[in-house]
Amino acid sequence: MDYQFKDIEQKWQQFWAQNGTFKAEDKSAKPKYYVLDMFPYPSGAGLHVGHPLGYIASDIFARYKRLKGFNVLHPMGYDSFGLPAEQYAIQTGQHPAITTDANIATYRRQLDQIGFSFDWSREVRTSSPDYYKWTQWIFMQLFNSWYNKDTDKAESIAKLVAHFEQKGSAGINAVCDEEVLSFTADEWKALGNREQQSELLKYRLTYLRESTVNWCPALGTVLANDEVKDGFSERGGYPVEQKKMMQWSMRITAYAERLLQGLDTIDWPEPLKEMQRNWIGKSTGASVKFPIEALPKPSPEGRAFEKQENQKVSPTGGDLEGARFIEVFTTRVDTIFGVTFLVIAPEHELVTALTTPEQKADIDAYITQTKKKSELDRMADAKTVSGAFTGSYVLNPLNNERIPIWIADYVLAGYGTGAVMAVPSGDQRDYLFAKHFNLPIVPIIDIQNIETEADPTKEGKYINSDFMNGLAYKEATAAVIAKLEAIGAGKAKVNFRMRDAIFGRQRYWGEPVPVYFKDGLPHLIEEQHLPLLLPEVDKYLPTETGEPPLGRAEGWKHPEGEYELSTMPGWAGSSWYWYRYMDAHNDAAFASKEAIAYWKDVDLYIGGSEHATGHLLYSRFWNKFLKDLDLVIEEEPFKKLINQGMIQGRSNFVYRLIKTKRFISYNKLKKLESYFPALLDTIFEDSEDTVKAIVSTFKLDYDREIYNIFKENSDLTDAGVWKFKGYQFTNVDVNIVNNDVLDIEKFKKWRPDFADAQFILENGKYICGHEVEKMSKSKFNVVNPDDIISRYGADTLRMYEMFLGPLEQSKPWNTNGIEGVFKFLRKFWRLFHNEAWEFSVSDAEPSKAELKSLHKIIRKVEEDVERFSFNTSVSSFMIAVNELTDLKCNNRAILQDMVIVLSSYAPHICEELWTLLGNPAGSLSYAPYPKFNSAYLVEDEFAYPISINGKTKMNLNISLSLEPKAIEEFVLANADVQRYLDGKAPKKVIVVKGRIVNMVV
RNA sequence: GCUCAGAUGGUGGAACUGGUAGACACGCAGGACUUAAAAUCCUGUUCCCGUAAACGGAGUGCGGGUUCGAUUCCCGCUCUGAGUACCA
Repeated sequence: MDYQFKDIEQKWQQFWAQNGTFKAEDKSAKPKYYVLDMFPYPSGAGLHVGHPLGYIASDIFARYKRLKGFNVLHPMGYDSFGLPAEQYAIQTGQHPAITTDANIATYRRQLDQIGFSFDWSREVRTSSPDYYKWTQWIFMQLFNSWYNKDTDKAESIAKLVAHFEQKGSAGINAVCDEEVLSFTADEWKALGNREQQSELLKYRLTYLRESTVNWCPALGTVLANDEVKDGFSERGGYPVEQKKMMQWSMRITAYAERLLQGLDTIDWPEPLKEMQRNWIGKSTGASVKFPIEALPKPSPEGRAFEKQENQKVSPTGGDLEGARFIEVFTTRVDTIFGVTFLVIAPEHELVTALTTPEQKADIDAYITQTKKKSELDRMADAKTVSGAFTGSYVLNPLNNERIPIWIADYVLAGYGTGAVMAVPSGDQRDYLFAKHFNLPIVPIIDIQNIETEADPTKEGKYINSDFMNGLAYKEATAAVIAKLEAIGAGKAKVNFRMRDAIFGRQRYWGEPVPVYFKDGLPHLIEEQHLPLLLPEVDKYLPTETGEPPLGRAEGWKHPEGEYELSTMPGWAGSSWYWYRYMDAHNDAAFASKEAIAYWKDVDLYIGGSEHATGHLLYSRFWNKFLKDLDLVIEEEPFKKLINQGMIQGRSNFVYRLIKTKRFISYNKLKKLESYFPALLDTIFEDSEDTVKAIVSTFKLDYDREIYNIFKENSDLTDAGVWKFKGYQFTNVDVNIVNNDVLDIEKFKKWRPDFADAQFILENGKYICGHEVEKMSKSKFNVVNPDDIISRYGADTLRMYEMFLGPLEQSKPWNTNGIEGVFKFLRKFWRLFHNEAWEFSVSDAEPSKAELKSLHKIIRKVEEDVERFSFNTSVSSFMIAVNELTDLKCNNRAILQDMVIVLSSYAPHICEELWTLLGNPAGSLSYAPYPKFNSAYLVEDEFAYPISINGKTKMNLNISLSLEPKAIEEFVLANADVQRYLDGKAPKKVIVVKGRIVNMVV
C-alpha cells in the first residue's frame, strides 16, 4: 500500500490513548527525566501553526529520552483561569467555566492530532477546585511565614511570635515593611490581639498594603507590572492609570538576592537571564542621610541619626516631627563633595513640610503639572528639564555645606528612597538640571572634563574633596563610607529595582483568596475548609458600589467575617504547577514527599521568552519559598530552559487597479512601477515611440502590455499628461495561495465582490506579493494545524516545523516547502515496499555502504537532539533515505534501526512500519536506541582538497594511512598539481591529516 | 540611550573545535512519462565573463586586522529584531 497517513495516524493515536503508552512510572529503576512545556491558556481561537513548535521539540526530546532508557515525565495541562473567558462571560453571560471547558476540548483535539506523547493521566487545570485548593494552601503558607535575613530563609510566623514573646523585637533581622514597631517582650504581650496581628502583617510574606497599582478601568482590574506595556494593558491594549488601593502583595523582594544568584546555577538562554537580572536590578552603593537645616546639626556621636533601621524619612508625612534628615541612595558615594543640590520626587512625603511659604506657589504648580502628565507623557518627555525649588536646605553631613532641596519628576518615588543627591559634574541628568536652573557644578576629579556634559569617570584623583583629595576611586569610596559610618550618617547599601508583587485582581475568574476579614484584619480560613470554592454570581461585573464581582455572590461570608473579594492573579496557579504533575491526584498534599523526592525538578523546560519577568520569576520565587519550608528539594525548579522562537505570519497580497475589477500580478505591478519615473507626467496621447525611448534611457525593457495597462488606468489631465489612478493592495487568505500563486477559482468564491474579478497574469499565473506580519485573523495569514494535518498528516507537520530552522529563532510560517518533507516520508515508506507497494524487506547481511548510512544517522541524531538542533536532523534523515534509496536498500536490520531513530520525529509512520517488521504493537516507544559503532564510518581514503594560497583548486584521493610528509610528496608528484604550480616550488606546504593540503607560493 | 540576539543564493537554511561556503529542501528552468493535466521521475540551478563545456574572476551586511587558511577569532561601523527605559 502507498503511504496512507490518515489511517496510520488515527490508528496509532487511538492505540496510544487506549494503552496508556506514555504513562510515566512513579517508581522506576530507570533514571528520571522531566520534560515540560509551558502550559497554554486555552483561548477560543484554538491553536495556530506557531503554537505547537515548542511542543513538537519537547515531544521529540521526550520520545528520544525514552528510547535512551529514561523514565520520562512529559505532561500537559491548562492555565485555565484568565481574562478572555471572563470578558466573554461579561458579554454573553455564559459562565467562564463553560467557555473554558469548550476551549480546552478544542485544544485537546488539536494536540491529540499531532501525536504528542503526553501522559494525559496527569493533566492539570488551574481552574479546577482540586488544583486551586493547593494554590490556596500555598498562599496560606506564605501568609504564615516571614523572611529571616539572619538564616536567609523563610520561617514560620509562630517562630517570630515566640521570639517577640521572649525577647521583643530586638534581634529580629527581617525583610518587612518600613514602619515596624520596636518593643520589649512585655510590651508585646501587653498589646491586644488586634495590634499584634496588625504588627505581624508587616512581616508576613503575603500581606496587605496600600500601594500604587496599575489600574485598568476598561478591564476593571489591577495589573502586574509585566502585564502593562507602554502604559497600556498587554491584553486588549486598554489605558492603565496609577491608583492607590489596598492590595495583597507578595514579598518577592525578600528573595531578590537569591533570585539573582540562582541565575548563575541554571542553564537558561543568556538573554533571558539578562532580562531577569535587569528586572531584579541590583545596584551596590551607599545610603546617606542629609540632615535638614534648622534642625539639630549632626553631632560627632551621630545623635541626630538614631532611628529605627527600616524607617523611611517620615512616617507622619505632614510635618517634620521626627524627620531630621533626608536619606538618599547613591552608587557614587565617592562624589559626595560634588553634591550641589538634592532632588526629591514630587510625591515624596516631606514635600509639603519642606516647602517654604515663598516657594509654595511654585511647588504647587509643579506638582499639579506633574500629576496631569500620564506615565506615557512622562516617559516621552524624558528630555525636557523641569523642577521646582522647595526653599529648604539640607547640610552635607561631611562638611556642613548648605544644599538646596528641589523637587523634579526625574526622581522616581518608587525607587530607592525617592531622593537623590545631585552631582552635576558626574551625572548627565543632574548636569542638565544644574545648567537649566543655574546651579553650581563642582568638579571633584582632576581629569574630569565638564565643559559640555557631565563626566562620570572613575579614573584620576579627587579634588575639592576634603580628606579624599589625592585618592583614587577605590580608596576614596572605602574612606567615605567609613567616615559616614563613623558619624552615623550613612552606610554601604545594596538596592534592588524589583518591587513586591501585587497579588490580587478585582475579577471573577480566578482563585478566591482563602481569607476573611474581622475587625479590619485578615484571617486565614481553616485548612480543612479548603478549597474555598469560587461562588456563583449573577453577573461578571463589579457591583454598583465598585466592588469586585465576588461582592455579588450570595452567602459569600465566613461565620467570623467577610471573605476577601478580589481573586488571585493569573500567575498564582502557574507558579507551582510542575509539582502537581508529579502527583496529580493527591488530595492530601500538593504532591507527595515521595513523588517530589523522585522527580525533584524539571530537567528541560521549553517555552516562550515572553514569560521572562512574569511566570519564570514568580515560579522561581515560590519554588525557593517551598524549599525554605522543606516541602521541595531543589533551589531552582527549571534546570535547563529553551526558548522557542515566535512563528510569525506570512501575508499574501493581491493588487487591484483603482476603480476596476482587474487584479494585476505582482511582477507586472513591479514592472509598471519601475516605469513610473519614465511615464508619469511626461507622455502624451499616442506617443508610444516616445515612451519606448524614455523607458530605454532608464535602462528598462519596453513592454507594450505594461504601457497599455498604464494608459488604460490613467486620466488625461488638463496639462495633457497621463496621470495613473493607482492601485489598492488587499490581504488575501494565505490558504488559497500556493507558493505565492493565487488559486483564482477559490479567490472568486472567497468573497462575493471578487466573483467577477479579472486578472492580469504573468506566465498564466497570478503571483501574490508577500510580507511578514503577526499571525492574525485580520490579516488572513493564520495557518491552522488541522488543515496541514488533513493534507499531509501529523508526521509531516512535526518534521516540517522542525525543518523550518533553529528552534530558538523567530521565523515566518511559510507552507512552501512542506512538500519536500512529505515526499521524504513517502520515500522512507517506499524503502519497505516493492514496486507494487507490497511490504517487502530482505534478511540478507547489510552491506558496508548501508551500515555506513545507518550509523551516520544514528550518531547525527544523538548529537543533534542533545543540543536541540532538530532542523539539522531532518536534513540528515533526508540524506540517509536518499542514500539508502540509491543503494536500493530493503534490508530488515538496517531499516528496523532506522525506524527507531526516526520514531521520535515521525512516530506514527514508524509505529506502523515497526509492526509491519513484526514487532509487538506499541513496543517502539521503549525500544533501545541503536548503538553507534564508529567502525562502520572508518574510511581508508580521503579526497583531500588541494588548495593554493587558501583557494581550493582540486581534490586528490589519498590513503588516510599516509603521514603528512608522505602526503606532501604524493601531492607534489601529481601532474595536475604541478600544472597549478606552474613549475615553481611552493614556499611552504601545510598538511593537516584527514583535512586539507594548502600550498603557499 | 542602554542590554542582548542576529545579518550566508530567488526562499527556508547547512557548514558543531579556524580547514572543500551554499549540505538538505523549496522555487525556477529543461527533459521523461501522458491525448492532456495532475502526480511521479531525471538533469541543471551563488554571481560575473563566455554559445555550452573546460577555464578564469568575485563572493557569507560594510571597512580593517590576525593566520598558510576566516561564515567562524579580534577592532571599528551599518542595518534588522527583542527586551528595557530618567534606577540615582
